[in-house]
Amino acid sequence: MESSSENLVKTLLRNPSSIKTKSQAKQLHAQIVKTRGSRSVSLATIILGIYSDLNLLKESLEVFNNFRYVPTKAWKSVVRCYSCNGYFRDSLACFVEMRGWGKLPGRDVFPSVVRACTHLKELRVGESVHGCVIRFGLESDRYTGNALMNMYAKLQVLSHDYHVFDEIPLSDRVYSCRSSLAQDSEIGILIRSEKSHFESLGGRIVKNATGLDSVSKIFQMMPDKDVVSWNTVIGGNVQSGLYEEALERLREMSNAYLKPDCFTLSSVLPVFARHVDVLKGKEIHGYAIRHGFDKDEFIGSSLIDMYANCTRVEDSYRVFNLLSEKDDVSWNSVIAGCVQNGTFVEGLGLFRQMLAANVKPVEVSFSAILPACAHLTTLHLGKQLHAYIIRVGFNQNMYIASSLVDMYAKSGKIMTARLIFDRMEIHDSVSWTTIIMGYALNGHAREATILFENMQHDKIKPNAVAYLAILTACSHAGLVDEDLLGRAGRLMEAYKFINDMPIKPTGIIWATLLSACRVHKNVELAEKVAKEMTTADPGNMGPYLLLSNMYSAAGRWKDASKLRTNMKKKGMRKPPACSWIEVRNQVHAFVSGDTSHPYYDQIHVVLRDLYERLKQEGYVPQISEALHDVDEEQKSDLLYTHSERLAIAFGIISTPAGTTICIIKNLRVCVDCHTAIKFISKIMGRDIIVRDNSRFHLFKDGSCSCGDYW
DNA sequence: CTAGGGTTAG
Repeated sequence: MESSSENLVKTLLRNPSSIKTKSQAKQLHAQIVKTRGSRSVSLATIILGIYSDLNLLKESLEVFNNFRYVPTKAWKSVVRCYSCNGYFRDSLACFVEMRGWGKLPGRDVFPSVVRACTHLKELRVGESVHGCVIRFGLESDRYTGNALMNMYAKLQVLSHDYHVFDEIPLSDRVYSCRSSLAQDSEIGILIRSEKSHFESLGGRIVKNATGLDSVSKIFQMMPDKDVVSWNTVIGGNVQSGLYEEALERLREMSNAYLKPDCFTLSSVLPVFARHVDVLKGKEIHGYAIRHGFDKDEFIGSSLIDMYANCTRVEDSYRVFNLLSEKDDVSWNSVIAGCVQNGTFVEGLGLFRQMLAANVKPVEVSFSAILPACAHLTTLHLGKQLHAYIIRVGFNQNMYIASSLVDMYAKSGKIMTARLIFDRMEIHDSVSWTTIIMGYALNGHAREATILFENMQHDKIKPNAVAYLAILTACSHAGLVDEDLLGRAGRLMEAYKFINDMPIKPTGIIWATLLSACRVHKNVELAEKVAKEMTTADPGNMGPYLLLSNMYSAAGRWKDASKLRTNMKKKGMRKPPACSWIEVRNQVHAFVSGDTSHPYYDQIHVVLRDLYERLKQEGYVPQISEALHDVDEEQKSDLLYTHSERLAIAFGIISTPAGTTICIIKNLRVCVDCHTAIKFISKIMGRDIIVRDNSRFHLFKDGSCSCGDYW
């Protein structure tokens, strides 16, 4: 008995890779300790190697800590094991200590060390390790080369600011870097000792590096590139936004008779998502199916994202449903896809399903779903999410904080939005723009202007969206002078401002000025701006609709109808007006003229009753803006059935007296409804919030927060 | 040694 188990031990020790499980490894270890004690360094080294190959960190360290004299192979095992378990800092520290003992590193340890540098974003240390690789003549080792390419692809993209230091000599840059690791004295020594080799042999990679130079240099010098090498280069190109280069590498890869695998496909799919090229994306999808890759979670989420980006939400949904294993990324992809395509309710439903499926939401989950709450103004839900975000400590995440600022601003809680903004540790272009737009939507032009200045003091150059935000603020403001001439003057100022902007004005920016022209009834400028807008953004019917409304308002029926005919010729159709209201967590939607709601009869009674009381209060229907040149009776009928009135009437009968009624409308609220709602707020003693597609209106006691500018 | 998902926009 004794001898047969002895034979087995001997066989296993000769062939350690035959051990596949933790319990096998522990059994062998126990057997050795039992029969030969724990004194043998070579046996302990073998055992450590086995533990390390199985990624068993605790067991590896137990063996490692019992050495009085640590052999090279044991050092390497521990460095690898730390790295594989995500303890990158320990892995590097161990590597440095090993070098300090004069142990020689090899191809079996460099990939782990380089990987550790990559994860720690320690480019400087990584470069020193690269120097070490060159010193030991291992630059042609495939695994090491792949790891190095990956490191440069990831870290050099992150550090575009490096060229800022170009005029400083390389040596100073290495010593003065802010890296906490480089300040660690032992790793500092490593850097100093390896730097000279790096410079004399490897060349001045940092200094001359632009983008992926170092990566292609290593790639070209690699004698035997494998699929991983190609995948790394392709992935690096995609992450740097060099899409054409990535596709070119993909072609070269096939020419080299290497078949794209799961990694290749999930790396290139984002290219077609960005290009909105669903045909190419489908080709990849087909290839994935033919090679049995379509069950892969990575490819799945890339496909979901690609289809969603190409506005094919049903297709991304289908891919999602066919996935047998759905991880958090698959869920986040499909949720984000819904939200980005405006199907907010579906997005919320999927978010709930994700929680029900016991998939833990991560940061991305929240930044994906919060815009849905913002657009639907479901503040009660948004607040729940916010509470969770605070509990798990996600509130300093840039994406999440900006989404929260936007959600509160869009829900009319501009003070809360500001509080969150002020508590952010750093601000980027998006968070600045979000808070400026928040003030703009809430009608606080002055604060928006101040923040626009502050943003620039914060060294953030305004982009098109920021300009749009500040123009929105100005166009929504009651800041304009009261006399008509003054108004016209300010509009011309805005026109000049847009033309003088350092960036090319986008369609949306022109649209903002156009809506200001409408507020101030400046038809001449509106015609000019509408023309600019149709060139900047053809296919957008916004300018046609606005201009046509302005013609109608000015009684220029012929011009209005000519424009309408033109639109029809171009195949443009106005989306139906729709308003909705949330009552007891349920959304009730009303389309203009809609009679299908189960409570329509009561709604109609309320509307008729309201109409009478409004008239007594002095309300006169303002029909000048009605779109068509129809007779007066028809016009007032149209106004009577506008979707926002249906929603408000429903709000009145389904919520307790005195509570705020909150309505959302997909189009701009019309002048007559605006007047009527002012009266309704007074008569009914209700605050009424209407968020139209342009801004917020808080109706209170007969007046509106927008000061009648919108 | 290599891969996927997120914030602002009439």
